[in-house]
Amino acid sequence: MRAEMTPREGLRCGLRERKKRRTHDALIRAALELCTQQGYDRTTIDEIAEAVDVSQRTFFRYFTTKEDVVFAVQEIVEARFLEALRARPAAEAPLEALRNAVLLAWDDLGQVIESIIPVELHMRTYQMIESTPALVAAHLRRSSDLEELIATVIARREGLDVETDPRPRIVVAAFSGVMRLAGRLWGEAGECSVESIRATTEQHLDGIVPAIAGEWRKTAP
Amino acid sequence: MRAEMTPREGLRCGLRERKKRRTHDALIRAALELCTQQGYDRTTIDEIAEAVDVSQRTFFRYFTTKEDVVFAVQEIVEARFLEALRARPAAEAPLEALRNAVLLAWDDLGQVIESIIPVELHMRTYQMIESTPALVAAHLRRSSDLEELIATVIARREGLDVETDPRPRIVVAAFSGVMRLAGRLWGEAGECSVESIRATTEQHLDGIVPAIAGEWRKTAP
DNA sequence: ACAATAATGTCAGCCACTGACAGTTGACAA
DNA sequence: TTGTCAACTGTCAGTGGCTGACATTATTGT
Repeated sequence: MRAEMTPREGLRCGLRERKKRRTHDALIRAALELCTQQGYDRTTIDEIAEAVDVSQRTFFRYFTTKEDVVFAVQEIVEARFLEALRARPAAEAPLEALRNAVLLAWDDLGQVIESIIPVELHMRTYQMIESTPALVAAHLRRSSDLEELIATVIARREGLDVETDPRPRIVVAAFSGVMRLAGRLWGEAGECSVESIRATTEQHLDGIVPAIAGEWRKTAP
Repeated sequence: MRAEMTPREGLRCGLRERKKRRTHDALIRAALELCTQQGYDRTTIDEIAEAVDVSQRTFFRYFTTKEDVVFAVQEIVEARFLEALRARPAAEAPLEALRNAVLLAWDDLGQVIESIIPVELHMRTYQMIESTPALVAAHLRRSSDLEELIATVIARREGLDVETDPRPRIVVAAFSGVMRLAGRLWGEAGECSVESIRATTEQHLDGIVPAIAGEWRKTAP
């Protein structure tokens, strides 16, 4: 069995593949439903496995850790964002390209998510992550890995080498930090819609340049 | 027993306090020594406890998790940095104050660390953290908590409210991301001295403004 | 229908971590 | 000095995440 199901490959092929994908998605749904309802720590793998009627061992053949299943959907979102970023015209400045890619990715994302779980469940998951220390840690580590990829893309756009020029990583670090901040504030606000997270994101991204420039007292917030 | 030993309080008082602090520090030393030598994952709590000749249960009365003991020294470093930041003159712009506080903190840090463990061991610990996924995650989460504190300090400097004005958090997010980047690159470089990490930090911090401004092709890196 | 192969279940076991209870040791007053 | 109280420690039993090994069942290509 190959656990890599990343590029939604399950479409073609035989019964075995379809069955595999079915339990895979069922595990995600069960896990998110249980965790968002009763809390991540108070949900055991045995419960999740039992809900899908497989053994605990089988769960661990699909997801290497308990955290993994929580981020399975995020993974798809991230892939979308990377695509959008690579498609940005070379004329845009790095930070500008990042900004536009995020906002575009948020737009037609609902479709993709809905094929696996209800969007509403995904939003609740996002909020659960931000309020669970263990998941915050995991989320940050994943973001950090993603940053590395983004930095490479940015470097290529500008014709630079990531290893020798620190600037691609620097913008990405700043960008990424702000993205996380926006996500966290959105989670705390309780407002659960896709529009609201888009708006919060946009607002914060547009605050980067003036905030860094440091002329805080000249202009109103 | 109170596990909070944060403000190095052990100086005064009786035998009991001294004994407590002795095993506390001994556990740190043993843990770091063992983990840096044979790897974090391949080191068990039982080994650490046995090296200090206490029970496993006692270990968990001093440190709530295995990760905690690894970051015990970092905690002191962070407290130092916060002090330095609060002492910065109000005339400095936010990012400028952050920059100067970090560089100052690095200077007279050796003294403080040495009272607990050899500085060289602390440096090796730093590198171990960056090369151990579980610890990277923990480190990121801790940094994220620290960011919140820093943002509050910055907001007070500028006479703003952290909850309504996103700008303090935005600079801090950018600053923090860059700090981590510098730390990671330093770890990968293999160079273990305090000077080299100070230099790397300085270089990257000074890169923030131009990188965000986006005029990459006008000036040489 | 029949191998070859892949997915699953079962079982035993490691390790981080916790609660409960009992034993030990330092602090402090009589 | 001694006895009492409180703090610290050890032991033990148990939970939950996670893994390796091996047997069992299910699909696939022939």
